Amino acid sequence: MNLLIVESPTKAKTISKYLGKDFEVLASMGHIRDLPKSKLGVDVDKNFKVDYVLDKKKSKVLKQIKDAAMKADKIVLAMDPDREGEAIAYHVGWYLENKAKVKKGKIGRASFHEITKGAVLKAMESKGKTDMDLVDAQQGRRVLDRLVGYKLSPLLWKKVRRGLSAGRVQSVALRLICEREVEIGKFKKSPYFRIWAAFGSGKKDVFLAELWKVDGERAKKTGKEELFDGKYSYSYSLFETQKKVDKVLENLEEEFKVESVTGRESKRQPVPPFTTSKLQQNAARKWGWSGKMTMRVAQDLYERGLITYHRTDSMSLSQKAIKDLRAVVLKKWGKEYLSPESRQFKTKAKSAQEAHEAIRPTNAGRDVESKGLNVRQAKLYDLICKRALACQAAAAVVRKTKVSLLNGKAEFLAEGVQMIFPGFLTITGEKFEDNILPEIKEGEGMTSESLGSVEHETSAPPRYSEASLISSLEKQGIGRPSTYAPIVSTIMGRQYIEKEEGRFLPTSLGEAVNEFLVKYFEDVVNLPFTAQMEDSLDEVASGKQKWQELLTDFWKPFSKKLKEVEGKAERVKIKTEKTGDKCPDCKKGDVVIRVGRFGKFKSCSEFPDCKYTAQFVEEAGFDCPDCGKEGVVRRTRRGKKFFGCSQYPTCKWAAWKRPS
DNA sequence: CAGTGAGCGAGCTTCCGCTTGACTT
Repeated sequence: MNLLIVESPTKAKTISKYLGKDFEVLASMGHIRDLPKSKLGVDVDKNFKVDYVLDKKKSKVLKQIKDAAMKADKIVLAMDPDREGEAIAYHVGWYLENKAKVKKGKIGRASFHEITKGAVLKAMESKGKTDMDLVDAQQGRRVLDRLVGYKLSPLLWKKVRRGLSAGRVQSVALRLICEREVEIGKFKKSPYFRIWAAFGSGKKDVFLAELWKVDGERAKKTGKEELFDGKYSYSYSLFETQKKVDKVLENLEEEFKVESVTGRESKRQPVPPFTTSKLQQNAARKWGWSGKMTMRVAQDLYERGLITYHRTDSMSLSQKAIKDLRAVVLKKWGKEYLSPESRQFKTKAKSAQEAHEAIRPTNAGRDVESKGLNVRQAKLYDLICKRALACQAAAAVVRKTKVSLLNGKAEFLAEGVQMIFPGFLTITGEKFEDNILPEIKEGEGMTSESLGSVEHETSAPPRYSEASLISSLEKQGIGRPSTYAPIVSTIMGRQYIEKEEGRFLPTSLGEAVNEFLVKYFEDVVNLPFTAQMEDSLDEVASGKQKWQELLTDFWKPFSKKLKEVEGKAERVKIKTEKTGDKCPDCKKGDVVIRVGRFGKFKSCSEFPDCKYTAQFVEEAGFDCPDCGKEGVVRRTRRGKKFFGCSQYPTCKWAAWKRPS
């Protein structure tokens, strides 16, 4: 009997089908051994000697593994071929040798990039050893995160408030949100104008042209905003004041001359199949799902064997998957809709680990109608399927027409787009709006029906949504697919940020923590820090540097700074917000809003002399169904909204949904 | 699901990344 160990039970189930009766396949359920939670667990004076402990929650799993290992002739560790996977393999190996008394020679390491029969059987033939350089890179990452988190957090307890936290990832996420808020605060709206000419009358032949060049001056881009999947929207303008607009309009005639008409066909290529972060972003944009919700539904689909692994940063597809997807496109939509050449996608992010494939259906041609999926599961599955199929479909072909019209010294431009061939858009069902220009000939004279300007205002950059925050972090290589959703929960749970209309803004506590960290630890709480760490970890993984050296380089200046700040930094004052009311208890102080462990609450500005406290409530615009008094919006400890009665605790009515 | 803030100073809080399951609405 042989034993094979992987991380996930679903993966175990799949593999056991391929390996047959000679193999028992078990799952470790992720990491089984880690630094202790209750103390640092790293001796910085003894070359970063680490003190690992077995995870108590995994004792049941470990016993199972131990029992199976005693009986097994051969044991294969088949965790993911990436940094974390290698570390899990190493720790499970350590456990087998030291706790289950398995002889080292019996343990081997195998890895496969895809879970197919062929790949699994092939991996069984060539058994390697754990790559200790890669394990060391993981240890370096782990210990660095521990040092940052377990040294900065206590400093916050001392200088800001007890129970707070800081870390390489969460503190950068908080910083992004805080800095965006500052940007928005500083932003001053400015007007700009666009000048348009309308041609044609009735419903037929109506089109608009925009002034984009006058007296040799060209319109400039005034704004750029990322929409999604790398698509941007731009705004252009020439005119900042009404005066300038009036002057231009004054000199314009109704008569135009068509200077040129140019047309060209352009192709629009489909986007790559989903990674975790892109899946979360799309579900958020389309249906307003949280990252947590998306992952939960994806997990259901994964466990039912309908999709590949849902925590991945890879955009690549196995050769077999590409073949299958193409076959389905061909069968369902025909040859014309198939991309002439198969497409493979490479992940650009430097931090990508590429242990898995992109998220795709395991069988694109499968009919899932009979699978008993609920509405959410069906929706997400459909989205994943369409995106994967579309990436092997033909490009959409669009014809773009540009008409340049002269009016004295002014040049107007009309742009038309027309779908020639929808290609992959047919599969994804994305809408495309044609804007077809009428037949226009060069040299032709045209009379405008109306000529005028429209006033616009520049807008401040938007607050981060969960999707845009994760997207920004991912671009900088901060966080991993398995942690994107928890990052948001962490900083929300700490009351560092709150959500308003689906977007994040910092609380006064979040601002205080961020200001403190940026003031004293700018070099840790910044975007390039993780990128530099990744570069060093690559050196460790390729055997060019020892992980302890990496940590020494970090620890020397960091520990010096810690001491310095511990001694000199003042305790941070957290800002309060006045409500405008006087304190009903002492009649002297003002009622202010503070941010506590459980969110906002009202108290007296004279605290600790006056102990007045009251609930901070959001009016919800309904009456309590039980007592008829005013209903309020409240939040659970974890920030989830619920509805309650303003008379609590006298009236205990509460519900998740707003009563109608 | 319903508490809070500071400081007395018992003992405690805290990181990131890999997993799922046991709890709710």
